[in-house]
Amino acid sequence: MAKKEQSLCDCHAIHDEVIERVRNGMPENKDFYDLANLYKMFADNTRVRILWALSREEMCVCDLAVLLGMTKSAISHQLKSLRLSNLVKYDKQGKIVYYSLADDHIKDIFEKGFEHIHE
Amino acid sequence: MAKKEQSLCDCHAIHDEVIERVRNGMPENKDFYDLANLYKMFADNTRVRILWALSREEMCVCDLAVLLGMTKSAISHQLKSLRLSNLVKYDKQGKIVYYSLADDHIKDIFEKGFEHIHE
DNA sequence: TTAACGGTTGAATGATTGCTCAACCATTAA
DNA sequence: TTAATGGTTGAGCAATCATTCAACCGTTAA
Repeated sequence: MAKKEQSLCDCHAIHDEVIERVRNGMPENKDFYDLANLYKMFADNTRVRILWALSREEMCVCDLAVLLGMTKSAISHQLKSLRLSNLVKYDKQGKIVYYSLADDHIKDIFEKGFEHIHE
Repeated sequence: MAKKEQSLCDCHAIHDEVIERVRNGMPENKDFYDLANLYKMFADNTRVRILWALSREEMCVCDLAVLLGMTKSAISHQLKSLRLSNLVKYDKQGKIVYYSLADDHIKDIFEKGFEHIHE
C-alpha cells in the first residue's frame, strides 16, 4: 500500500535500489505542485516580461501595456495571476495602481534562468 | 518606428521616464522567449518530478515510470521535451536508456524555487 | 527465427490557458 | 451630474499541451 503509484505503471522496476534511494528524500507532492505553479508564472512570454520590468521599477498597468505593446486588459489579466501567486503586490493611488515585485527573492530566479540560457 | 509595439496598446503612457528607463537595458525578445521556454520545462508536475529525480541519480525510463506511477509512454514523451530543451542527456546501454541532467546548473534553479515556496 | 522487453512515436482527445471583447467599477475633472 | 480615464472582470475562442492508445523499433535471450 505504500506503493499505490505503481498500479498506474505499465512496466516493472529495473533497479530497485535506485528507485528506493530516490524515493527517500523526495519532497511531498504538494511541494512539487507548488514548485510547478511557481515556474508556471515565469513560463509565459508576457508574464516573464512583466516580472522583469517590475524587477527594475514599480509600474502602473498602462505603462506596462505601452512598454510591452499590449492591451490594458491582457496585462491586467496576467497581473491578476501574478497577484494570486503572491509574486507581485500593488498600491492604489487615486486612479492609478502601481505594481511591484512581492519580494526581491524573485530576481534570483531570473538570474539563474539568464545564466542558463547564456551558458 | 522604434515604437511599433505601442500600436497594439489601447492606452497612453503615464510615466514616460519610467517606460524609457525600463526599456533601456531590456533584454532582447529572443532572451525572454528562451527564458519562458526554459521555465516551461519546470512548469509541469511530471517534468519537475523527473528533473528532480534525475538531479539525484541517473535513471532509466522504466524506473522513472515506477517511481512516478506513470506509463513508460507518458514519461518518454516528457523526456523528449526535456531532451529538445537540452535539459537532459541520455546514454543507451543495450536495451536500457539512462537519462541524466545535462548540467548541474539545473539544480540551482530548483534550489531557488524551493527557497521561494518555503519562504 | 521468434518472443519478450525497454523504449519511442504519432494521432486523438480532453484540459488548460492567453488574449479579445464588451461591459463594468472607481476616481477625478469639467 | 456627467464624461473621461485607469483598471478589472467574465465569457468566449483559438491555441497549446499532457496523457492515452496502439503500433512500432532495437536489443537480447530462447
